[in-house]
Amino acid sequence: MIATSIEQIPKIVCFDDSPRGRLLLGAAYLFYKQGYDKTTVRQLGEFIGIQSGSLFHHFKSKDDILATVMEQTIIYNFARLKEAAERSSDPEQQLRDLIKAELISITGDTGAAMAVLVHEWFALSKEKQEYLLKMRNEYEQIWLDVIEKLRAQGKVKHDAFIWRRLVGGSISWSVTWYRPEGKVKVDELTEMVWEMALK
Amino acid sequence: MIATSIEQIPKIVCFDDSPRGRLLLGAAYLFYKQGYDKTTVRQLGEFIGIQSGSLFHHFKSKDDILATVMEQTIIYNFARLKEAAERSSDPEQQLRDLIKAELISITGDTGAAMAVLVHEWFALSKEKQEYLLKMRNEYEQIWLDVIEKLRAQGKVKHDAFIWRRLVGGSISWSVTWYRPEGKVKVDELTEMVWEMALK
Amino acid sequence: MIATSIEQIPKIVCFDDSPRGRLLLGAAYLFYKQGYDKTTVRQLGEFIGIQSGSLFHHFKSKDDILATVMEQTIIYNFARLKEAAERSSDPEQQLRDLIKAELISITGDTGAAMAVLVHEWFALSKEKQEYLLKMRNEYEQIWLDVIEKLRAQGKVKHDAFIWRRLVGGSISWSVTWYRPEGKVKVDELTEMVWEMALK
Amino acid sequence: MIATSIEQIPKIVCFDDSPRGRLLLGAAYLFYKQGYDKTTVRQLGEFIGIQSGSLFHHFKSKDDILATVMEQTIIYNFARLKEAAERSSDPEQQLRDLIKAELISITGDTGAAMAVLVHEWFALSKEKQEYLLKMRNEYEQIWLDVIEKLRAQGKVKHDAFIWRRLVGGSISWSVTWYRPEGKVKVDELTEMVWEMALK
DNA sequence: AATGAATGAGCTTTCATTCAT
DNA sequence: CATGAATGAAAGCTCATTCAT
Repeated sequence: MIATSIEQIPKIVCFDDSPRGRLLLGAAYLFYKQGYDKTTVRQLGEFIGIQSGSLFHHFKSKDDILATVMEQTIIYNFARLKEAAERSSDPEQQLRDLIKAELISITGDTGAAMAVLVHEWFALSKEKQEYLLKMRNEYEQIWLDVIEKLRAQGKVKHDAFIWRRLVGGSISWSVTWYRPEGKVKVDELTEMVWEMALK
Repeated sequence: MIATSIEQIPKIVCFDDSPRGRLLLGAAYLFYKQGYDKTTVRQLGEFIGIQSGSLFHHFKSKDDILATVMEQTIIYNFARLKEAAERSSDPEQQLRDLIKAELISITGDTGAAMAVLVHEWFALSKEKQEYLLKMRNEYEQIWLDVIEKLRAQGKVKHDAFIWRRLVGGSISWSVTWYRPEGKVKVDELTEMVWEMALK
Repeated sequence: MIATSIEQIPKIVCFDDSPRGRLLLGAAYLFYKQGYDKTTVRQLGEFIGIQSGSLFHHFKSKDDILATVMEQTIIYNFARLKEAAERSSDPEQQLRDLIKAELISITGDTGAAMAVLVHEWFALSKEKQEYLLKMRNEYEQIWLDVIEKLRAQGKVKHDAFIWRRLVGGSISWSVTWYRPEGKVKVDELTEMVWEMALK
Repeated sequence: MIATSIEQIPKIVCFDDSPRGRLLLGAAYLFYKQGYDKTTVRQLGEFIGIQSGSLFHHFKSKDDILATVMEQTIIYNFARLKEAAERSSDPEQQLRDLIKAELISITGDTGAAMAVLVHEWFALSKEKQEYLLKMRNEYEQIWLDVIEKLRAQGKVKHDAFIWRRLVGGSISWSVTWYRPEGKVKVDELTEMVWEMALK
């Protein structure tokens, strides 16, 4: 582990500066660095500077904390994706904007939270999974709408769903290897993914 | 959960029919379905039909079981990849074979074990990670060798490492959505990935 | 549980309509329905419509609430028993009146509070037990005085203390089975107990 | 509290000498002396000389321990009551034997366990209550059969169910006051209850 | 090899109580 | 008087691991 207290870690834009927001920020960080199961509520309390018992004033259970981290992450990145889709009306440019937006979600400020969303999905209770899945579907719909336009123009030949999975895989996988401080910039990566997807 | 005993689940080719192999098979299945942390040694014992205490005659620790599942999976799929690479000397065809081999690893007979390899990597102790990482690197080297040949021919323009990550992401991500019993066959998927990667 | 707020439950005559009285009424109800240990101060606060922290402006501790419920119940039913004893000077009739008074305490308006007195006695701190035991003894003395008169007349043969225990057991036990809305009325039950005790 | 370890307390005939039986014996004692809620699993472990975690090898939950104490107590005392009922064919004598048997259950070797059965009934989960209630009904049936015979002979005038409740109350209540080492012997008490019930 | 009881540290969660506002 | 966030001790329970048999 690197940081030992919440002061030392970068803010995540999804979470505000309230006690509750700080709690979620700390949770996202620890779940990201150590995994959900390996992070104890005692550790989390210590990390953000309260007693472990006090966590349960803000959230009903540990599972509830995880779900809220994920929920806020989805909400925020849904808004970001939507905004990206509306920035242009040319589907090729829209696609480029979606790719970049999603890469930023994963490699940028919300990266830790997105990693948690990906890695800890199965740690979530079944009911919470179902609820978040609905939000996830709205998110995916933005992608599918753009892809269908590209297909109508003959620029995408394959099944939209599968095509999205392949491109999404490339992007999501970056969570496992991309380092923002490395030599490859997000714009370059965006270009690479865009070329692969469309050429 | 679906199966309640080891008789009901498909064999995985990595694991032989010895008591030890059955144990690994059961572990791979349960770790896949429930996650490593959520699977207790007692459950595992029950699943394969022995007392939980007896597991420790075969393996030093639960972590050791996970590491062995992963190790055998890597060894087996390394051999499969190597064989695929040697099937042709044309880099384009080699690439196609590698893609297909890796898709089979993930979606076919070793799918559950590969999913464990991907999802439970961080559940593994640091030392074991290091050890398996070396094997992983040998595996990756097969890919990189082929990509470098394609680059020499001008068919790949970008950095080999990053290019491999993007293609690998598309393939690995299929663990989250591909169903062998669905309508898309591995050969079609291979073709889609291959086109995306090379055109 | 049946009621979810204090408005829905029958008043108990021991407790007045002040905030404090309402608190005791709610406590008696919840302690009766759920038991003392299973009732949390948060539940109690919610039930009577204040924050749990505010309870401690009225009572020093949860134990103190229980003790006060019991104390007021004893005081009230002591007065009722005394009044019953003074209604006649014939010991046989006095006995009948005592039996009826005690049955009313247990099955009537103070039933819930009496049930708490019986069932949660051991939940009470030792010091409070001691204090209430003194009041209990005064209550018992009323019974013993009447019984001694009956013994002097030869109508009771056995040891007064034990005889009272047996009769008291019959009466107290009604807390476990008697339902006021059932077909047996208190007067009939009084008669049955009286006959058993004296014939 | 009096005893601090299981060696110092009297055996209860319901529970054998296995680890499991010792556990139940200790539980009965502590639940009796302190109440179920106030007895912690750690205390119980210490009392019988094992780690608190080890309790859960023998029983699924604390609730399960309580239920088992009660179940074995009911089974044992059911057998005792049955035997008592079969000792004579004269209903008056049968009644005397039932009274004595029940008094022995409550004041004798199984006294602590019977007290738990009475006092902690509501601490039990609803499902377990239901299950034990069925056994309780069989027990009560033995009483009702004898009472009906007495009614047929004109020796009991009132409703059998209520009559049993009154007599049962006298007997059960002895749990709150009777001390075997006191000057009143069970035979005397039996006679007193019998007279009260039948004369 | 296998058993199964026992360990003991550690887990999440509960909850009466406090106290600054 | 009331609030409600925070406390902190303690609760029931879990579980990988050990070991005498």
